[in-house]
Amino acid sequence: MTADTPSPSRPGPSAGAAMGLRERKQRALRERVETIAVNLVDERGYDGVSVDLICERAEISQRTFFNYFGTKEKAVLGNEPPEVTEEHLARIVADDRADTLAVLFDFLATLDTLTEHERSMRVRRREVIMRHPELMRMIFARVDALQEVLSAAVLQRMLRLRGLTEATPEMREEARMTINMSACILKFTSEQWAREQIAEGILPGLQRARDLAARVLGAR
Amino acid sequence: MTADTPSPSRPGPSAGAAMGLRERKQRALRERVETIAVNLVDERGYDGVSVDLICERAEISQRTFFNYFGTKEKAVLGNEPPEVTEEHLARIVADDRADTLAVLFDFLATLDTLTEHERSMRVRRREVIMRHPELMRMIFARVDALQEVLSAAVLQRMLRLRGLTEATPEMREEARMTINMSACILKFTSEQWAREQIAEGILPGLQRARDLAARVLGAR
DNA sequence: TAAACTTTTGCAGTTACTGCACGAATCTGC
DNA sequence: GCAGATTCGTGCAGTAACTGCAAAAGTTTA
Repeated sequence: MTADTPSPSRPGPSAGAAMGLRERKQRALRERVETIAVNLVDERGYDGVSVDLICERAEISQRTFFNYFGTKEKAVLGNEPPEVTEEHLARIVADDRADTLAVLFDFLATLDTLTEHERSMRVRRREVIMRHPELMRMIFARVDALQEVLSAAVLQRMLRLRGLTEATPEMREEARMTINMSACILKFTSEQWAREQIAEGILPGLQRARDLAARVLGAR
Repeated sequence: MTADTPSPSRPGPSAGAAMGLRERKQRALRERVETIAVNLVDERGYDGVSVDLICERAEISQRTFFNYFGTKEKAVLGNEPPEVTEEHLARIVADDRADTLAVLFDFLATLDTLTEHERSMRVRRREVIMRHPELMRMIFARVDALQEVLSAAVLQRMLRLRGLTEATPEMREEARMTINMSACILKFTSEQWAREQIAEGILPGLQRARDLAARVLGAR
């Protein structure tokens, strides 16, 4: 699966109690570098910060940087969209509600839950992303990458709900449009979120955006 | 405005009759390089082709390549989205139809008209893009870049149609959602277009996609 | 044809990123 | 608490996209 994590094979955020010295050090380093990276980008913009500079500040070798993050972007933006797991997908497929979009919105709202460090970083990141449109662009590119996996899940869901085994072309089309619309609405809402500083969770925003979208589409 | 055109300052596609040797040569070179680039990418994929290779095949220096295209991407994909001109925007603002989405669809369908060379390249490009999802991604990234300009135009249009001078926050929101939706539908339709090989123009596809989108959004 | 102007090119440099291999740290079983 | 097995961090060398600069070659103009 070409695991993202370069060399440090961290065992997921599930780390409860005692973890070895090795892992503790790695986490510390990772957090330190991410913090430095985000702060630098806030000061100088994404292109104004080189990997070399980050490494210098963090006192690590460039090679280590790439072992940890793989790309500059990941160091700055984090490894999100937090890998969509099989479990996530299964939950989408298993949900019994008729309103697929609502199911997807719940899923999107869930994506938000991560490590301790991530939780605090996320606030900071949102600020920084808000101030730097370049970063916003990158975020959206990531959401796009999810579409394939998700539309497969939605299709399966449709099959299950209708008690069918084989998908018609129309169903495939509908599945794709469904995730297309959710991605679109998510995008709109995040933009909104960045523009104004909104405190509430993302779900109400998604629902409002959905209504607006329906209105816009319907207005012939 | 940081004109894209690197050194050859071509005077637009409006070239009617006699143009100097210089310009003729430049056009020829440009076309030759684009053709070579697209064909190579078709054979080996985007990442499988280096700028150096293209230059070697085209018998030009790397420096010249970058003078012409600025980026590898532009050589392969062309300089589209064909710069949205003031005129384009003005036409959107001036359109009297109430259905903004329809106006935008017409605009999108129009974007398709370009130079002679472009016209024949476009067919070839579409084939190649169809076979290479990486390229599709890049195309979408470009569409996203247009959003800001377009939503400003839509907002102006709304103001005009309603005989107002000042925009309310709600109107801004609506304008953004409107272009957001058209981009989304365009994206869906192009994907569709690439997936199946569709001969007809893009407009009917857009309209069909719109209906599907409305259906998906409404299904609570 | 010569002067004026543009284009092409070579060259050196920057930045992101990769593979390899060696020494150092950590972890394991004893 | 020590030795051996892993796993990490790092330096080094290399690739690929792209940029600036200034000389060389081409085109246009008078």
